[in-house]
Order: sequence, then structure tokens, then C-alpha cells
Amino acid sequence: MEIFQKPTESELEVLKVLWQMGRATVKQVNEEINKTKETGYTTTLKIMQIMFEKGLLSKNAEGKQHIFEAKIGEEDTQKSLLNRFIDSTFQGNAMSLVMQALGNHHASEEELSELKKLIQQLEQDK
Amino acid sequence: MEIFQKPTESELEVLKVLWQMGRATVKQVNEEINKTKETGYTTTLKIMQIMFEKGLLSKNAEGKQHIFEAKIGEEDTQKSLLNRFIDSTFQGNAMSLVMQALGNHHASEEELSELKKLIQQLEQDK
DNA sequence: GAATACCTACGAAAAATTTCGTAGAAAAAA
DNA sequence: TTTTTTCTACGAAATTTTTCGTAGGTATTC
Repeated sequence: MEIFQKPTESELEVLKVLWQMGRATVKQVNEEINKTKETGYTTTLKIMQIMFEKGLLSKNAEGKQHIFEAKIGEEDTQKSLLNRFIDSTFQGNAMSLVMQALGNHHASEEELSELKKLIQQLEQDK
Repeated sequence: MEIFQKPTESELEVLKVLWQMGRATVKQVNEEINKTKETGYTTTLKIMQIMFEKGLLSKNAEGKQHIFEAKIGEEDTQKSLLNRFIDSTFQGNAMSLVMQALGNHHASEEELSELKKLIQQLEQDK
């Protein structure tokens, strides 16, 4: 599941919107992105066209407009980007990343107990 | 501790070497980088000069050569990059990143018990 | 002290990414 | 049917990042 090339920052923004909405027009994606950051319509369009060429998105003509969908899954992409990030920033030391993330971000009780469950599971799989 | 701008990929490579070596000449950094990826000496030099201008590195003339040092710490930088990464890739959901990292990477027993200790601590700090 | 080796400075080319203007096609409104 | 609106396509400019060639300076060697 390491086939696709790393999406750029802009591409990732588009993917996030599409993962959330499922399928959307350029206009919709652009509007969503504009909640965070001002960007022209044609800019978003261009990014999405490039992503289509790269195979990151699929297109579907519906009348004059095109409906886009992400062709790469959220989890897979996160996984792949996470691995890269661990290598590039944490020297491959995943545990160090885990500890830092846990230390810096507030975790609810539920989350902690879920985490404990996962750890137990990992311990059993020895 | 969010003052510095995000280092580029190349800059991060330089930082990694300097964090490991403490202080080093361009030549040393370049040699280290070349173990992974072929890069010309002047390329590395240029990157390091830019980093110096940005305040990411400090320089120290010693004879004709300059000794460089990282001015930003490894942990702080990791922390800052990690936050950005969680936002950009995991929608701000740190727990989701933790779970994925744990699931995908093998953890030793020691690491797991260290992790459990941290969790206990977090639970107490409620 | 001339030749050689070793470094840095600088600028500019190359590559990758992002942004946007303009043209033109399709649909909707008048 | 003409006008207006709404989209996409395309190309090119702008920006950012990376790469490298060349010039010039300092130390080392002969």
C-alpha cells in the first residue's frame, strides 16, 4: 500500500475534503478549503486536475460539471505518510513519536482505556 | 516554542546530521547525507547557508572552515513538526495517530511497559 | 613564492509547487 | 435565439525549493 507518490500539501487539503464529503465538485471543495485559506477557484481546479492525472482522484461527468472522488483511502494514506514522517522526523523511532504525541495532547479517559486495550492486545501477540 | 518556520525536507536532513553529531563542517554533513542520497558539496553548503540566514544554524569560523551547529533543538522541532503533521494529516486527532503508529510498528516489551507507565501518569493527572 | 588543494560566497539554472488569467463549451435565463 | 451564468481546459506566471557552476580566498606543499 505504498504505491502512490506523496501528495503535496495542497493535494492533501483536497483529499481531506473529499474524504469527509465522499464526492464533491470543484466548487464544493474550493468552498470548503476557503473556510481555512483563501484560494481561487481555478487554483483548486488545477490542483484537482493534476491529482486526476496522477490517479489520486477519479472524475465523473454529470451534466457539465465533474464530480470527483478520492481514489486513495484515508487510512492507507495516513499510514503511508505516517511512516514517512516517522523516518524523516523521528529517525524511524515510532515509539518516540507515540510518547511525544501522548505527552503533548490531551487524551480523554475513553481514549486512554482504548489505548490500554490495544497495548494489552499487542502484548498478547508476542 | 513555535517560532521557527517549518524546515524543508533538505533542511531537515541537515538538522538530523547536526543533532547526531553536535557540530560539524559542511563537508562532514555532506558526507553523512551522501550515505543515503547523492548530493553535491555546494548543494549542501547552500542549504546550510540559507539555514544560517534563517537562524536555524549557528556558524563558527575555525581556520578557513566553518563549524556549524543546530540552533533549534531536536525535541522542540519534532514537537512542532508533529503538531503540524497531526493537524494536516490526522485532522488534529492525535489519538488516531498514536493508535496507527502503535499498530503498524513493532514495539518491544520494554517500550510497551514504558508506555503503560506514561498512561498511568496521564490518568493520575486528571 | 608558485602550484595545488580545500573552502566559502554568490548567482543563477532547474525542478517542483502553487496561483491565476483567459478562452471556450455547456447550461440556464431572458 | 440571444444573453448571461457556470464550468472546465490550458497555459503561463509566480513562488518555493533544490542543485550546481564559477570565482575568489586561505592554507599547504613542493
